[in-house]
Amino acid sequence: MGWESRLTAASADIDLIDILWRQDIDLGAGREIFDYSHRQKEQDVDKDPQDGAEQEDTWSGEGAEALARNLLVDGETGESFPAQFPADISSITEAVPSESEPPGLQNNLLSPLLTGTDSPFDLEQQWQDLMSIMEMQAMEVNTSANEILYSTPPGDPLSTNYSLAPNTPINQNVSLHQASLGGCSQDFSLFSPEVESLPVASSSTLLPLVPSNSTSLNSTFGSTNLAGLFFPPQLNGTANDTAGPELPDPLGGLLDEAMLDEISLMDLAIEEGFNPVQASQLEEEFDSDSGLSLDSSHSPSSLSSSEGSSSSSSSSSSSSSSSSSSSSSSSASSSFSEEGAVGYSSDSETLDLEEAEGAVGYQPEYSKFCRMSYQDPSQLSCLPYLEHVGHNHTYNMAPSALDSADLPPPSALKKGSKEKQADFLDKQMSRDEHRARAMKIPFTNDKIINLPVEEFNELLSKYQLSEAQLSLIRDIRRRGKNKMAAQNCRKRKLDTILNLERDVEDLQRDKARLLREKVEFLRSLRQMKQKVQSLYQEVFGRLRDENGRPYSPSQYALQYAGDGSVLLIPRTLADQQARRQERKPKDRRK
DNA sequence: TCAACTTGTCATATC
DNA sequence: ACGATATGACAAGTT
Repeated sequence: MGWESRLTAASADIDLIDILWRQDIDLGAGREIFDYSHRQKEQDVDKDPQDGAEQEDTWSGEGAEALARNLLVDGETGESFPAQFPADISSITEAVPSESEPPGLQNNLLSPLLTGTDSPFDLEQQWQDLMSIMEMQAMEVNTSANEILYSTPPGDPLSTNYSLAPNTPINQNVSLHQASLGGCSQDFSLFSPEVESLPVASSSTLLPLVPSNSTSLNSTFGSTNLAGLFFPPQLNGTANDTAGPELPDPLGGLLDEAMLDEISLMDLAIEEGFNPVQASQLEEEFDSDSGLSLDSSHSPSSLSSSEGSSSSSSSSSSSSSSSSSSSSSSSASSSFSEEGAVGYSSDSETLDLEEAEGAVGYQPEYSKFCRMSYQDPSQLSCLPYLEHVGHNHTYNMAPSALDSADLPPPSALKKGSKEKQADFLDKQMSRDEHRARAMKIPFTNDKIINLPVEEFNELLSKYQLSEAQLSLIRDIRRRGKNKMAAQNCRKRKLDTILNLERDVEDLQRDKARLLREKVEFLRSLRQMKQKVQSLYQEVFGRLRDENGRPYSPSQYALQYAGDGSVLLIPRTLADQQARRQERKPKDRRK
């Protein structure tokens, strides 16, 4: 019947799932984009044609290499995760389906039987969502699983146990009206504890019913037909003739084993696949925030605030990124370590454990930033040992002088060294600084850039400046501010990327957790289905026709009525209903 | 030599 | 309207 088509649909579904998995994997890739190359040597070359000066800054960010290493480590961590994912995925997709229930066991069909009988079965409804995803997968895998489970070596009791024992005559003439639950129906509760606790030995007297055809199971069970669970619609005549030992017990054992194997497989796959995730679960405890919210929003605000406050002080402490800028201010010395001094406070606050451990590619940014600040002579204060230069209003030269002085031993200084220093200072200066000096601007670029508007205008009013000078000053201010803005903007962008990356990891972690939960649900579901199966067999096996003979499972099936009662109906009718009910969910899916 | 990366700058948009 | 800031795009320099 729909066996093949359903199988096809199942494989299509599995393909779809695999594709989705791969997409997730892809999300984790591309980490290398965060692997910024780190320069050991920082240079600031000014090739302004006007000045022709060229400066080289040999100062390198402290620990830049170490930071770079950390970044790589972090990057590797990120890469390893997705890299391991694919293998796990395949194993998961394989394991999960095999773990799932037999094809015929559709959850929605269990309900009628279970309704009002056993509260634990109410969970069925909650599982449906989860199960729906795996349904198709389960069908396919279960087919094979059932083949394994039910196809037993010749002579094996299981192979023939779904039919009545050969010595059990089948009354073909039993009508639905004649059929009844008999005496047992009076005091027999499908799910009464007594029944559940029935000793296995007692089941030997019951009909050993095991489906040999998984497809039929699927279709029949879908119709709230109990028999469909365990009886194929069309029973093999020969099979009917063969005697079968009691099924429930051996079958249950097989199911349990298979189930546990599948589950353990899946668990293993999950654990392996999400190993990095689990490793970071400790971090998860600290990271209550899902990280879904990008912190970029707060960063700009902090930037503006810091800039605004900083500017109040006369020169330097202007914090803007450079805060450090305050080469002229004594207080600026601390700015290097204080990232907050930077206009863009990045998200040091949001850095989680991994970043706190210094494994994040974020820190290189700090060094880079310092370097950037250093490139701007006005921001030399990021170097604590240059702090004393702060009040030197010829700051353009001071840092370089200091820096150059550090290079050779003081005793080695000769007459020519001063010239060399001057050259070096020139090289240290930015283009705008050279221009400012060429135009004889009477104040520092730092002030030009970092003073608030009011103070800036006040400063301009104190001097008699030509149009060219004023224009240059305005350009310097504009460029200086924009430079810092660009630096902050880039940091923000990087933060956003890192946050997104973290979000992806969080989502992958959630995904792994949900998969684990699903495995647990499937495990419980299978156990319950086993119970239902054994109960069905018990009930059916106790039924007797008017002649006191048991009913043939090939001819009759139990079916639940809407009111919770159980009816014995001809199998043909049960199959029809099963088919009818099977179409409904399919249509719904479309 | 070339590609990738960094940084400063400009133009423009947004606040 | 103006100034400050944000950001995309580009160019030049660096690795």
